[in-house]
Amino acid sequence: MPPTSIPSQPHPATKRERRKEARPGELLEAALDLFVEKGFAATRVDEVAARAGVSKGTLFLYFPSKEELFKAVVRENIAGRFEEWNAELETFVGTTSELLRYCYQVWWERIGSTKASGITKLMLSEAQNFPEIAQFYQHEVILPGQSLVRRILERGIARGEFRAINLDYAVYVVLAPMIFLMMWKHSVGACVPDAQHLAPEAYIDTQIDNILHGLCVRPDAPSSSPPPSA
Amino acid sequence: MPPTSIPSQPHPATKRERRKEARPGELLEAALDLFVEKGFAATRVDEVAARAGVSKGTLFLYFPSKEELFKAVVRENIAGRFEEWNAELETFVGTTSELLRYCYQVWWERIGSTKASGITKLMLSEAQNFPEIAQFYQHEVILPGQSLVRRILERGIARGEFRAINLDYAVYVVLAPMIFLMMWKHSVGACVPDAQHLAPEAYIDTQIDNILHGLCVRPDAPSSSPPPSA
Amino acid sequence: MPPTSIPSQPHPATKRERRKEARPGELLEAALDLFVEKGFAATRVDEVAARAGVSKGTLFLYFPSKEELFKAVVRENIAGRFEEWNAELETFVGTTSELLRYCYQVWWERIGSTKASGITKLMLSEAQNFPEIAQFYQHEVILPGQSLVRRILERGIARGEFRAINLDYAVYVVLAPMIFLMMWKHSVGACVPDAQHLAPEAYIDTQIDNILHGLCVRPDAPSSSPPPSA
Amino acid sequence: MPPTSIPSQPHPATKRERRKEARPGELLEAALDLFVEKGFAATRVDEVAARAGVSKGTLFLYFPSKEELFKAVVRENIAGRFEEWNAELETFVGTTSELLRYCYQVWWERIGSTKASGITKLMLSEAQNFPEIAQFYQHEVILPGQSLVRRILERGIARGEFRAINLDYAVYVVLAPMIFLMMWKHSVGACVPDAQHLAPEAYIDTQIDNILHGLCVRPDAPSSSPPPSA
DNA sequence: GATGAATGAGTGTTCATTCAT
DNA sequence: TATGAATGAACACTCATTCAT
Repeated sequence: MPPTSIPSQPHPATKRERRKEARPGELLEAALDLFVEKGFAATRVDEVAARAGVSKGTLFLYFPSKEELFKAVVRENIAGRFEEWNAELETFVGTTSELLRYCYQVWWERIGSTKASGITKLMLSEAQNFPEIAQFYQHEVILPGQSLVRRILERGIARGEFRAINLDYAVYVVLAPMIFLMMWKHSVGACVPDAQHLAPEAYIDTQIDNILHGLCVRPDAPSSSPPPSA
Repeated sequence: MPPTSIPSQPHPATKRERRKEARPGELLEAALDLFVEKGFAATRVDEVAARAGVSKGTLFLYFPSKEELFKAVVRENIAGRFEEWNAELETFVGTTSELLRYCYQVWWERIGSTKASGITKLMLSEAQNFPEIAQFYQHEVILPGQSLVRRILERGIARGEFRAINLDYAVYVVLAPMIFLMMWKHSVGACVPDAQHLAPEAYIDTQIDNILHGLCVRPDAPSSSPPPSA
Repeated sequence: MPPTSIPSQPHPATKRERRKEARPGELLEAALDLFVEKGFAATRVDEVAARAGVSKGTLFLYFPSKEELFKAVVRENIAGRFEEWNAELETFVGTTSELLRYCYQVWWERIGSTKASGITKLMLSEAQNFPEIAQFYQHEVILPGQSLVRRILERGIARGEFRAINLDYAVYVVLAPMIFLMMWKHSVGACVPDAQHLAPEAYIDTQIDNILHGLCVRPDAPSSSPPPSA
Repeated sequence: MPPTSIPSQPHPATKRERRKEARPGELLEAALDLFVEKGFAATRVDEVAARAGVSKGTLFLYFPSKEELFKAVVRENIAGRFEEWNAELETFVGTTSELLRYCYQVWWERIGSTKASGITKLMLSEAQNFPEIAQFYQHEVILPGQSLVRRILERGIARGEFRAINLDYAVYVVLAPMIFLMMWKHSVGACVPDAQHLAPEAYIDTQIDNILHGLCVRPDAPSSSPPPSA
């Protein structure tokens, strides 16, 4: 074991100190669960505190209000993964179809299947009541996400793989199915027991296949872009 | 009395009686607006009553509780148009691509662009807190909707127009973009001012084009369904 | 009985209506008692409501916050009696000494001995925590009061009854003993049981005598104003 | 060691020990400031601790509760200077008018103009909520103060300088203006910016002049004590 | 001794719901 | 039937006090 690889812990931290450092994280996690499950208004701060194993007073030691707790939850869980993804995108070798499939898969692994997906549900559900934070979300998540997708599509078009389409709307072709899936998972999908539960992997496969190839057997003529040939 | 000035009133009724009969409807309309705009919790019953032009007490004359009001709002606004639509579907003459396009357009006119679209937003946002009514929604809207879409796809496949795909998931290819649009309109789209506002018609056009034809220029081989020929 | 002397009560008021109209007054009275007795912070709104015979919620129907209740209490109880007093002052016939005695007596009857005196105690005790309302008090009570006293002193000087002294400070000669009395009554005087209770009438008599004549047997030479004659 | 640079420290003590010994005093000083400024309820113990440069926990090491801290503040700051003053009184040479003037001046220097004046404001404001300590104040300050004033007045009467008046009330003639001044300074005077600020020296001069000589030009007949002559 | 993280009882305020009129 | 005054349970938030370190 290399001697320096583990960051020396100057103060090994007493039990109390360790707890203190862990508190905000524990609270944010508890809050994420409950906000996603019940919405902002129906979540009681006592409940968040209890789930984090502390008293109500302690919660307010770390977050000055329920609203700030909410904001912190959103901020915490959308930490810019975009830089990393953009890098992956630049270095990807292969067809753009493969790249898009890869992105869907990676997204599902890192976001869609994790609690982070609940944030999107939360955001869309509560945006009206938190315009300030909706704007934050727009800048930190939506725009970077659209931008990333747009570059993928541009790559496909540039390489002659994809049709030349209006990218302002095409990004939603890629994003809408994922966003829908997150909403669905955390709403109807989570509370209607007899709903034949959507298997996410199959859902994603079907979506990506169709995004790439469409429903038509012989898709010779997308209505809005007439066939190039004579 | 001018002969045409008064819209024919089947039961002429006094103003008071007319109002009385109209009360629940006015309340439901006011409640729909407010629930969609602010969500269940953030909507005050006083506000609903005020917007309907009655007192708070009167509201409780017609609806025993805020929850029941909510349920009534959802029930009232998801009234099955499916019978009518199913009929249209049966009698449609033309390609299934055309049918699908037609459905999107009709849906946008009758649902997507109307207040009814708010109901879907409401439902997805609040489902967890109203499992009973989420189930109702599932039975009254989701399943009939899926069924309708499924029959369209079956028609397309049967006629050799569409690829043979797993219909359990393919229905979401058609539905997800519409549902996403409704969510979007009533959340981020309604409160982030500088968001380049999604033009719904262009959005829908792009989606339907891609549903039908996909992104790929030469979509000879959808990955999951190998080409049938030898 | 003259037919018109009693203002016709158009709506004789149901029991409920009568209560409604009486509510703010009952609440203000209860609040005055408790604020004077315990101070602003130590007074619980439930207690105010209970003493007024209503629930806590009802209190907030009439006053939007505890602070506004406090402000209303102060405003309510210092309603401008100054106009009336100023009028009395103008028409008074007699020496200014008599006028001053009369004022003290009237003040004691109408303010000093009533609950209104508690307001002054309240104001002086809480001024720091309510600068806004302290300013209001300054304008509505202190300045008019000083002005009234000043005119009395001017009258005395003009008629040759009083020494010519700096009125900016002389007003406090007249006011301080009354203000002190109100403070005393509502603090030490109200809670130290064995304090030989200050008899207000005797206190006032002593003060006014001394204000007029001073302690000295032969007050020939107030230090700051040398005797005028040779 | 330079002979004069270090203030003689009876027990030289280390810095820590000195601080330790000084703690309660620093806390009491901080508490005095804050209690006077904001009243008992509006003063936060954290703030007191912070101003004293210690943690909240440390405060509770020295004072078992906020109430006890309050009591200690009052007790500490009303330490009887009466013995010293009584001595001065006994040995004073001069007229009693001069003595009274001297007392006012000394009082202003030692009490009125210092933070100690805040204690009186505090006491009068909070007496009702602290009857126990109000009683203490009565015994330690009020009664000795009255007694001291009474002896001055007795001296004046005995020497034929002052009118023979009921001393039980006459003491207030002397005390009320000073007590008023302390209240005023720490309430309205401290928070109403545009109040023409009472200059204490002029105020005191005016009061003492009037206490001694009264307002009347020819004060031949104080109403309650008929002229001695025939 | 000193700290400051943790507590939880207590408070002001809200709002769905009731009911006398 | 309609009202709106009244309610009180419920909630977010505060802050004096405790106690492990």
